Formats: sequence, C-alpha cells, structure tokens
Amino acid sequence: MTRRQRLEEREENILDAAHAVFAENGFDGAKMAAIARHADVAEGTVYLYFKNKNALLEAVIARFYARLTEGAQRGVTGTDGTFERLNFLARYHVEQCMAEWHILELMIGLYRRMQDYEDRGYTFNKAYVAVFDQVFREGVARGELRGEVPLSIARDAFYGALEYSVRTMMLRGGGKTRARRAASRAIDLFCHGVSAHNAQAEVSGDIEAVTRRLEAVARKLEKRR
Amino acid sequence: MTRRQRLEEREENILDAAHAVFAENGFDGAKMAAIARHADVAEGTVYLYFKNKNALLEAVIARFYARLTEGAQRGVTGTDGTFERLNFLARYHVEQCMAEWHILELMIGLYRRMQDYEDRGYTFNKAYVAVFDQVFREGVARGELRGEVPLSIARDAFYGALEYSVRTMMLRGGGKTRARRAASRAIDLFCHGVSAHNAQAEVSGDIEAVTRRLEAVARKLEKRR
DNA sequence: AATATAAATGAGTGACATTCATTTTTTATT
DNA sequence: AATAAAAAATGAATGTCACTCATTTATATT
Repeated sequence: MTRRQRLEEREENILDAAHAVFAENGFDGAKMAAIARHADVAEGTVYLYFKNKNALLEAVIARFYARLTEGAQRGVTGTDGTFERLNFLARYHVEQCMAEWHILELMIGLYRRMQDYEDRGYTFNKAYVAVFDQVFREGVARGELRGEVPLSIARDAFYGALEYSVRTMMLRGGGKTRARRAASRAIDLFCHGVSAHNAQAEVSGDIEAVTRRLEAVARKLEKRR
Repeated sequence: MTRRQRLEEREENILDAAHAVFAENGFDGAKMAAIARHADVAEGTVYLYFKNKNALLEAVIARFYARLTEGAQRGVTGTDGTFERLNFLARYHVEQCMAEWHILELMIGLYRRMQDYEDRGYTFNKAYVAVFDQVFREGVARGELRGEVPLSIARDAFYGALEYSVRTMMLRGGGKTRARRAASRAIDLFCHGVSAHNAQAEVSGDIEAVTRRLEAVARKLEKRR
C-alpha cells in the first residue's frame, strides 16, 4: 500500500467518524476527542487533515453533496420529459434530505459560521443545483416552461419550498409515503401556482386593459401552434 | 418605580445588549462577558434572567418575531384583495429579513441547537405564519385561490421560496430595489407556476409582470416568423 | 546503517460559558 | 428609624473543549 493511499484512507476514516459523531450529537455536541477516538487516531492527528472543526464539518457536507449530485444527475438522465424530471428531482431531494436529516440540519447551521460563503460553502451547492438548472433551461427551450421566470427565482422557489416541506415533515414525524405525497403536491404548486384559473382581479385602470389585450394576443399565438 | 418595573427594564436592557452583540458577532463570536458589559450588568446577573446563552438568543428572536408578526398583521389589515395581500406579505417579509439579516442567520442556526422544536422555537414562528394562513384561507373562500392546495404546502412554498431568495440576494449583495423585484417575481411564480400552459400575467396592476409577459410573447413571435 | 523527512502523538494552553459563595440592595416588621 | 429577612447582584473560581506544539515514531533516501 502506497503512502498516498494510506493517507487517503485515514482521511476517509476521519470523515466517516466525523459524519457519525456529528449526526449523533450535532455540531456543538460533537467532541473532537470523540471523533478522533472513532477514527482510531490521536486528537492532534485530526488537525493534520482538517484545519479545524468547521473545516471538518464542511468536508463531511461536501461529500454528502457530491453523492447527492451524482444521484440527481443519474436520475435525470434516466427520465424523459420536463415535468417528470422535476418530479423526480423533488422526490429525490425530499427522500435524501429526510434520510440524512441530521446532515441537513448541520448544513443549515454551517452557513452561519462561514464568513466566505461564495468561495466555499456555496460551491458544492452549485454543482447540485446545476442539475435543476439544466432541466429548467431545457424545459424553457421546449416551450413547456415560462421563459420569463428568472432561473434563480425558480431555483430558489423549488428548493426553498422543498426544504421547508422537509422541515415540516420531520417535525411532524411523517414517513416516506407522506414525504412523497408532499413532494408531489409541492411540484404541482410549483408548476401551476395557487391562483384559481377562473379568478380575475377587478379592473381599475389602463394597465389592466393592456394586460387583457396582451393575453388575447398570447392566446391566439398559442392556438396557431 | 416599582420592583417589577425595575426588573423588566433590566431584562429589556439585557435583551437589547444581546441583540446588538449577537448581530455584530454571530452566536459563537458573541461573548457573554460582552453582553453583560453592554447591559451594564455583572456577568452572573445575565444568568438570573436567562438560563443560558441559547435561551438568551431564543428570547432575542422571539422579540424579533413578535414585532414582525405585528407589522404583518397591521399591513394585511390595511390592504384589500388576496393578491395584493400576498404581495404585501412577500415584500414585507423580504424587506424585514434583509434589514435584520443577522438575526435571520442566527435564527436559522438556532433550530439546530434546539432539542425541543415543538415546545418553543416553533411557537413564535406559528403566530407569524398564521397571518399568511388567514389570507390564504380567505383567498380560497373567495374562490381566488385553488382550494385543493394544502395550506401547509402553500405556506412552506411561500416562505421557503422567499427565504431562499433573501439568502441569494444577501450573498449577491443586492439592494432594496432588487429585493423588491425578487419578491414580486417570487409571488408571480407562486401564483401562476412555471408551467407555460396556463401562463398569464397578473391582472393586478403589476407593470413588471406585464412587461415580462410581453417580452416573452415578443420572443415567441420573433422565433416563429 | 545512517540520515533526513514526513506523520502521529497527547499533555498542555487559552478562551469561554456557567456556577456559587459572598456582598449589596430592597422590602417587611417592630 | 432600626433591625431582620428576603431578593438581587457580583465576579472570582471551575470545568469543558477546541486547538497547539514539543517529542516521538514511522518511512524514505543515501
């Protein structure tokens, strides 16, 4: 076994230990001594591999994200149709986050402690949401999604809604079935909105007239397809 | 001045001090010694009023929420129409959260540290979102909102999307104007969804939404020519 | 085998949250 | 007003950890 391999194996061991101890005890509750013990390593050794407790947590979360991203990408590739893909992404996200709820909690707490969001914590997130971005852009290109919705707004709405749903779910102690249903409903809402179709706001000025005229043009345009 | 008043004033002082020091330094960076100094009180005295650092943060956040709730309730009462109210709530939420971004960050971190969500941390949140719930229920009753969307899903989507938007905004360093626009777009999405099938500009005087829709139609026209 | 370099160790340090024996202030009683 | 009793306030002392660093141990190079 080469030196390089030995070092990498140790790093893995430490990460595994940290993952377990963090998940069990939360960030503050996790003692570096416990992590070192779990990894069969002296306390000082941990600091040879990771600058401090925060960096350790970051590494654990980065690994989590890498796996998450891989799974999302694979799933999307194996699914056809924009809405099916969105649905898959939502279910997948909810399932994974529920399964690794402790890690998710740690992640939420991490943001607060990081001074330099952009450089580090934001990057693993980026690779993950890129999967969504790709699906969304393709949906727009196919004319299935409204192109005038800014991507960043759509992305925030998608993941923001799901994350809150997961939180609610975990607090209420729902199982996988409930989670799946919640994800499904969240997607329905994401796609079609809350507005009832027949509802029309009252008309009280010039702008409304313009709007209705515009909608008439838009409808004609759609029919001509 | 009665005894009761003296004690309450001190508690207020300590809360003010804690608010300032937490906002400035974050949770870990805030030293109890500094908070005590700020409040003109001995270190031990703080512990006569609050069990520990966490309880202190909780109290600060509870006060923040109480004010937030009051403002939201007042604004909703002074606004007519479901969509106008949703729009107000979104803008208000985004503005307040951006103004007190530090507190929001602390709050996010708080969840992680609390063992007993339901009993404490979740309660102040509850009073706040009740304002949204009321607007939503009324919207359904009036036939303006789709009644088949579960309230908890709608609520999570609403606040989840906004919170992510605020976070994105803060990371990118946007100002009040950008925040307002983001809130507006988030609401448009919340109301009408991403699906192109039932795309429709909000008929409520939102010139931005109308403009965006117009541009979308124009783009389609160009392509088809 | 001798030397140089890289890794690992764990006792020690410092920073802080929290406690508690003591002091000060307030209230009640005569 | 004087005294006792109770309530508040104090800050030095304590304990817990994250993190460091002088030594020791393992590995590579000659």
